[in-house]
Amino acid sequence: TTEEQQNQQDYSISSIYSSFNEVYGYFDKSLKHNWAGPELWRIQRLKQKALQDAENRTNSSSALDAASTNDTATSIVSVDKKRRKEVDYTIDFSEPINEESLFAPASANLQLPKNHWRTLNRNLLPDDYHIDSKRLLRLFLKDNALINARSNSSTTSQPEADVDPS
Amino acid sequence: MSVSAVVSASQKSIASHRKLCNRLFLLKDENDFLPDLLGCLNALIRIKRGNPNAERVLRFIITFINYLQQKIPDYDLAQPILKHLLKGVDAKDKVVRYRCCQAIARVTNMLREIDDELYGTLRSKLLLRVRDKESTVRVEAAIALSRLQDQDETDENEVRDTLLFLLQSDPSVDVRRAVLLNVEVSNKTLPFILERARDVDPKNRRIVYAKVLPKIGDFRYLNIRKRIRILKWGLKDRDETVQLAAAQMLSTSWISNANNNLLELLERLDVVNNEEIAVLVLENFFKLRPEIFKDLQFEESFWKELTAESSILARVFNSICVQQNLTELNERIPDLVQLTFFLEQQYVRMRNETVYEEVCFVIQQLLHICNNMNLGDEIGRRKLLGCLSNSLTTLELPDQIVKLQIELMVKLCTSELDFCSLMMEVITDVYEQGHETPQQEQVEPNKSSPSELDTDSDARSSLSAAETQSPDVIPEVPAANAEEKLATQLNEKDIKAAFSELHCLTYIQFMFENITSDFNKNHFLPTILQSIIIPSVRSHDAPIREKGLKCLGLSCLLHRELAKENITLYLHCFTNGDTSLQLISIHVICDIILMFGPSIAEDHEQEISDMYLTALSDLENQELQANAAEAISKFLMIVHFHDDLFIKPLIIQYFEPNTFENQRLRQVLGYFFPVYAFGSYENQRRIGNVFCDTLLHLMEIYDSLDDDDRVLTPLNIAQQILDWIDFEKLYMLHDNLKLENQDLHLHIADNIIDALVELEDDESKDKKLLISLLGKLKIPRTLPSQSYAHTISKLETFEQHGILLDTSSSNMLNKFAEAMEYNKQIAQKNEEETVHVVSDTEEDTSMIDVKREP
DNA sequence: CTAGGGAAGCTACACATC
DNA sequence: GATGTGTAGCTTCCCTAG
Repeated sequence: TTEEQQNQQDYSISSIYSSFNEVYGYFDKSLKHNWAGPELWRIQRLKQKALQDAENRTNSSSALDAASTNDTATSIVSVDKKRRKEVDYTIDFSEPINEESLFAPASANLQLPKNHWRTLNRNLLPDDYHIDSKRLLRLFLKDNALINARSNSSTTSQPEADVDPS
Repeated sequence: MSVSAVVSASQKSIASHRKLCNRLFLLKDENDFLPDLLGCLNALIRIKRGNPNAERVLRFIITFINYLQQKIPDYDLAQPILKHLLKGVDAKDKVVRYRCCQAIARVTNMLREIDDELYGTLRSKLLLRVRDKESTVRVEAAIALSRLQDQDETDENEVRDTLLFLLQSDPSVDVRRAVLLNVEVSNKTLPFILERARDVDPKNRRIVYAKVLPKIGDFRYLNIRKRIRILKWGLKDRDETVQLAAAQMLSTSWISNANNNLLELLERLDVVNNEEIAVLVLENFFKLRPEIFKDLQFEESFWKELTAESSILARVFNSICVQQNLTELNERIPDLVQLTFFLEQQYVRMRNETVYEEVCFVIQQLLHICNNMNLGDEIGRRKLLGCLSNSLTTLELPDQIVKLQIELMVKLCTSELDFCSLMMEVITDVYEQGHETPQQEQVEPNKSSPSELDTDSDARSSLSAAETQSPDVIPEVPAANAEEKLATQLNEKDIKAAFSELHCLTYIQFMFENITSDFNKNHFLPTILQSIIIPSVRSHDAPIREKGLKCLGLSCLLHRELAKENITLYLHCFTNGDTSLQLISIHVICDIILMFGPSIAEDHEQEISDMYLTALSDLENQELQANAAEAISKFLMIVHFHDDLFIKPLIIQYFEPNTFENQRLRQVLGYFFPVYAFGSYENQRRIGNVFCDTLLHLMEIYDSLDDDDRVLTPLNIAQQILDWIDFEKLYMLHDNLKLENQDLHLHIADNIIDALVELEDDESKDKKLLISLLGKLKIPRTLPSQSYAHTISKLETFEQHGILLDTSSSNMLNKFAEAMEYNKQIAQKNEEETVHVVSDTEEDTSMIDVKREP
């Protein structure tokens, strides 16, 4: 049986990666606020900033370019902002206002239509089962044993699951 | 200065308001004073939301009304203004409605008296306005309506009930928040308020802890169940700010209502029945009040008079010390020898039945502490080990304690073999206690005491025993209330034996959970298997059989051959057993495959996958379904057992409205899918392969639904799945792998076009949806030109089919075709250039946006 | 000095209007 | 049913309060 175990392919996701904990730590973190099932799922858009950073890192040769364009960009933006900030909020109280039109009754229905009042579970979250990587990497029968997803370089003849020392 | 000039001046700053109040006061007796002021209001109520000047003017007017009331109590300005504003609450312009409601809310606050007629109009108009189609209007109307609350706690109170309705049902978080902050707290409203601690919006949840609950004052107005629930929700919330708010409420308001005494606070939380929450409470409390943590002292007398509260306090103190490496503070906890002594005292105390539950709780806390202690001291270790094994032999302990004790014993023993030998002794003793009979010869052969067995028997022999457990010898499943049957049918002696067997099996279960030895190298294991586990699997008593099957499963995890042999047994249990047996089968087979890899299942692949698929789609049995989903998730994540078979049904169950109530299933899968998909590009492709097929299936389900169940639209579902197979979201440790799966969405486009051809003319909704998806796909510009060409040729053959489309759909289709054509040309150009230039990094990661391309 | 709240800008979607 | 309008929800940026 030892030989068979040795020959067992390592199917674990982590075989692609060097660090197992890092991967699942990442998923635990990134899925922390998206746990309540498909109805309440929000698709997370990749942040434009992160994408740009990544691009800058890959194009290290054009780092200088990027820096200078960034500088000019920010200054332009700030000037723009200042200009736009001068929005005039002044209210004119001198002119009389025609009450007819001001209080003109609505032609259409002003009430929110009935089907909009239908809620999903009274706008409450479901019970939280706190699913995380530990939960899915655990054996059903041995809740203190994490499935030991080793990299395929391992030469030990131990089974895939191992009692977690913690 | 005219009225309008004064009001106009008030918009610039709040600082001037006092002076302007005086100015306006001087004008109060002029003929046109009121009309002028109302004219100003008219100007004000046209100003849209978010204008800071408007906020200042309104504030000024309120200040002035207040000022006037102080100076001349008889001068009633509030009511005329109110009357005027009421003209605008039904206006066509939503800004007018919004401002009027806002102003009404503020003015109503100032009202000293109001004539009945005006009140009636106000009330009925607001009751309508809180159902306005604009959420901004509803917010202000709700605030205004909350000013009309009275102390009336009768069953029928329209104002209160309307507010509570909004609190639960308004689709806008802001409206719910406004009500939450303004509804009067009373016996009638409290349950509705507490419920908001689980509002979908984290801010609303936080407000419950930070703003509303402190209003109640003493937490003892809540019964214990409510206290626990609110703490559990708050302290376990996914949002840190909510957790913090709950912890702050606990460590400021609640503790002061318990005389600033932690133990008193714990007494009010029924810790014996709420251990998990009590631990959380203490951990969070100490996080915010570290000074109290540092000052904790445990005198000699403390340990001699342990209570539920004091023991859990010590346990959490200890665990925090260990977690944070506070070795010095941890010295306040006695050493192992002393702890053993205190533990023994508790075992003695246990005989007093009136305190049994509390003592059990105290023992658990002591065991937790021992488990955290440095076990280096040889004398202490031996003493504790003796104490633990002795109590296991002589006492009937609850399962949680047994579990903790056995876990501790593993750590205390120098080797796993020592541990097994010790457990063997304990189990033998317990077994014999249950099978003592005046005439020993009456003991059935297969129930012989383990001590009499040949302890040298190896795994082979137990295996042969297991082999005899072919499905046909498994007794048929008895009626559900097996325990009752058991009690009536068996005589007292048998009952005693049965209970001791259960007792032993419990020990074996926890023992096996904690060992990893190779079955053949630890001679205790085959002995236990053959003498206790296997007979119990054959038992006619359901509880014994179940426990036996669990223990057999645990044995399988230690022995590959044994596992392989017994897969059929568990398959049989699934087909013929009740839910609890089915669950055991789901668990055991899953663990076996995870442990030894899919190859172990090669003789029964079909039956095993059938079993999991049957369980997964069993809408009548939520627990089974959830466990199957969890097991399959583990298969796909860890060992890739039949991914292509399971992935589609798994997606369908995830989105299927009928599993909405099965939150465990949904949350397991909600975690699983992103991890699976983003975990590797091969997984993403697997999902991609079934995308269209699955989506069409889900669209069919959607069409068959009642309106009430149509929460998730096909578009929404499609977007979620497409998100899983977004190559940019692949988790990559190395950036150079970022190039994987860039063409995945293009393949999806191909599949979508293929699917379009298959659709009938009467499925125009579906066609429309699929085409709209084409525009949402993430297709890079940098793919080889043949890829685009392939898609284009598919589009062309589709057009040849001459399928009827509405204009918007065909527009979208054209746009998509143009974009692909454009991409193809660019790619071709680049490919020609690449012959000369080696690389062009500039456009490597740029995406096309179908809408913007020419 | 940092985090949290608020405003601005953007996008996707729903609704209304013709 | 095509079209424009409006709103919700998101990100990003900025300010301010602790």
